[in-house]
Parts: sequence; C-alpha cells; structure tokens
Amino acid sequence: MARVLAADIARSLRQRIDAGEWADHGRVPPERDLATTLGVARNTIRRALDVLREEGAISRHIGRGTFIRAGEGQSLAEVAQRMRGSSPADIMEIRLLLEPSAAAFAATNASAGELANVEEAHRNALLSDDMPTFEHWDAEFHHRIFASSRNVLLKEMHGLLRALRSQSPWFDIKKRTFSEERRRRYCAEHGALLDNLLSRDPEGARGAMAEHLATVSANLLGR
Amino acid sequence: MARVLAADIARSLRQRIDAGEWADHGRVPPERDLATTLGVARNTIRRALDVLREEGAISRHIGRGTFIRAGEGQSLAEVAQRMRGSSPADIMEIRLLLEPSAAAFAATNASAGELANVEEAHRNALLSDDMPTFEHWDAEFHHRIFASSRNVLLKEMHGLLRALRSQSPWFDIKKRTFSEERRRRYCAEHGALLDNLLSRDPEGARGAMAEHLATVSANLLGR
DNA sequence: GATAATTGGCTCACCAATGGATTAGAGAGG
DNA sequence: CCTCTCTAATCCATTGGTGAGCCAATTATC
Repeated sequence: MARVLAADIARSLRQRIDAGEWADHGRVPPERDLATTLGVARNTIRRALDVLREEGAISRHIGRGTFIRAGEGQSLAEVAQRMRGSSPADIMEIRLLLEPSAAAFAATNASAGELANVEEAHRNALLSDDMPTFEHWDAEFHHRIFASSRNVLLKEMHGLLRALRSQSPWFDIKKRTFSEERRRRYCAEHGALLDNLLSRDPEGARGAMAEHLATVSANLLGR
Repeated sequence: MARVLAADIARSLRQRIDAGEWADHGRVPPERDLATTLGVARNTIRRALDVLREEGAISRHIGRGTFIRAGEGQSLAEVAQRMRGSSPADIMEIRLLLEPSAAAFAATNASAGELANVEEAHRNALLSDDMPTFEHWDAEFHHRIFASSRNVLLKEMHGLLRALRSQSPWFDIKKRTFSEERRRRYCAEHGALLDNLLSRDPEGARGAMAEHLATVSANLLGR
C-alpha cells in the first residue's frame, strides 16, 4: 500500500473536477459513493476532500452534498447580486473606464437612426424643467450611446450600472448636488459630445465623454 | 434520490418559460398540476417556484395563479440573462477596456499579500501540465489581479465576464486553439505583467496587460 | 348574492441522504 | 516497539423531499 493514498485520491479528484466531469450539476458524488467506487474507506475519501476544500476547490454542506466551487457563486444572477454593495466611487471609476470607449464605439458604429435617438434624449433633457424628468433623459442619453456602440455586452453592462445607480445612496447624492447651473453645464457637455458623435469623430467623442464624466464625478463625489 | 431536485426543477421551469411554453396565457400551471405531471410533491414545486419568484421571473397570487413576469427588463437577473447572448468578440472588447486598468489599479492599490496570491496563481500555471489545470490557474491569475484592484465592482464585473467565458462557445474555442507553445507565451506574458505589479508600476502593468490581451485576442479570434 | 371550486400560503410529522466526528483495530515502515 | 496511514463501524446533525391537512383569497357557478 502506498502511504499517501489520500493525497493520490485528492490529486485524481482535482483533475476530474477540472476536466469538468461533474460540471453539469456542479456536484461531486457523495463520500460514500466515492468510497465504494474507488474501493477505499470513506475516511480516506474524507481526507482527500479535506485537501480539496482547503484549496477552495469544493465546498461541502451537511445534508446537501459536496459542490464544486467554480460556478458556485458564479451564476450571472449571483454576481449581479453581489454588485449591489458597490460604493458610488467604485461605480464612478467603472463609468470612467467604460463610457468614453462606448462613446468612441458609437461614433464609428452607430446608425443614423441610433444617433437620432441619442439626439432626441438630449433635446428632451434640454426641455425638461423638473429634476426627475431631467434625470430620466440624462440617463437615457447615456444609455442610448451605449445602445449605439453595437456591443451587446457593453450595453448590458451599462444597464447594470444604471440599475445600481438607481439604488440607495445615489439618489440622495444626486438630489443633494443638483442645481440649475449644473443642469445647464451637463446639457452643454452633452451637446458637445453629441456633436462629436454626429461628426463621427471617435477620439473627440471619447474626450468629450471623459470630460463630462470628470464634471459629474467632481459634482457627485466632490473631487 | 438527488438532493437538488428543487433546483433542477427551477432550472427546467425557467427554461420552459424562456422558451415561451406558456406565453400565450402568461400563466404557469397551478402548483398541484405541476406536481402531478412532474411526479414530485407539491412542496418541492413550491420551492422551485420560490426560486423563480426571487429572480423576478414569476409572480404568484392566492386564488389566481402563477404568472410570468415579462415586465420592465430592468431587474439584475434579466440583464444578466441578456448578457448570455454576447459574442466572444464583444466579450474580448470589454476585457480590453477593463483589464489593463485593473492591472494598473492593482499595481498601486494591492497589498503585498494580494500580490503574493497573484504570484501563486502564476506559479501554479507554470507548473500545470494538462490543459484544464492550466486554464484554471490562468483564469485565477486574471481574477486575482481584479481582486487586488480594490474596486469591488470591478472585481465582480470580471466575475461576470468569467461566467460568460465559462459558457458555450468559449470552451470549444479555447480547446481548439490551445497549444504548448501558446501556453508558454501566455506564461511569459503573465510573468512580465507580474514584474510590473511587483515593482508597483501602474503604466507598465497596464501596457503589459494590454499586450497580453492582444495576444489572447489574436489567438482566440484570429485577428 | 350565495355557494362551490380553484389556487397559492403555510405547517407538521416522517424518512432518506449526506457530511461530521469518534473510536477501535490492522498493517507497514522505521 | 512506536508511529503513521488506512479500514471499519457507529452515531450525530442538518438538509431536502414526501404526504397530508388546513387557511385565505380569488373566481366560477348557480
């Protein structure tokens, strides 16, 4: 008998997990089954699984079973769920990463109709006179730019950011920092950005968006 | 038998709803009917439906029935659902937007311990000899960089990308394009990136990551 | 309008599956 | 002989599924 049976079994199991043998349900067979099929005592299986759990490869739950950790907290919905805790600063940082590029993509990829939609949102934001209406068309302006980027995932990522922003602290911050002067400033920056889009200038659009977000960030976060 | 019956049923029902099986009446059969046709206890059906309601996929009303909520399309779960359709090219584009900045953030924000974790993933990738194990540590390397960026949302966004990549066409593409030479190339680029992180050079890290992703993109998408 | 049928909400007792833990013993190797 | 690993058996705690029953709200029927 080899003196390190459990380690061997651990290695073998790790390989079978990585190869996706039980990936369909994300669940490893129960200890007792593994013991009989591998012709080994349940104790030994348990020690092998202890190793894998130490490594974080699996998790075990009394009464439920042994589960592969990849894909455990990794379903799209669960990840989205965890995003709820993000701070306004974190969200702003991500916007700075995504939105300028989205604007650049839109400048090159958007159809005339899509740009017309962006323009419509801008016009409505200009005309709106109360804060909620302006907020709505402001958000719509940004979202329609993402929708014009021709990257489905990018658009949906913005949808996610928008969902996050519509929650908890953001609304208060926005309300507190809103003013007529800032609204005019936003509208002016939107207008400049729109001009870059309409003239199909990706780098100009990227710059205009970056500038606009810098303004927003300064207003909301005070820096 | 299977200790995850309710979860399986939830998955199956979600699929049937998405397929439009009951779209005409917007209504799912009563719990008791589902129980008998699926041959399980009503309690189990209820647990499965609880999951779907949590996700916002259905709503239930005493005395009326269980209804499909095709509404708004703004819930996080639904956004996540739409992301499933993203093409590999779209995903790659987003990675190019996020990962170089994540590397730059990590260079400035990471603790020594976090960088040690990144290094560990790199070492394990170097040592792994079969493709699934390498894939695992490769993904882990990238993810630990995001975890070191100190931006929760950024980290979760990468989790989202990873979840998308672990689905459908990606696995085939990776398998088809994998080779020992490419593995060595990836490891070398990871090493260069890691050096920039350890020497706390944000712009160097950003550049190294951008270069690495260019290689990956060329290999996977052929351009 | 009154009554019955339908439908989701809830609880309970019961059982099987499963991981957690302990104990005792058999062999192997120093 | 001592130590270490594996075997074997046993008991525990938790979880999830079953089956049954009753309640509450809604809808159909007369």
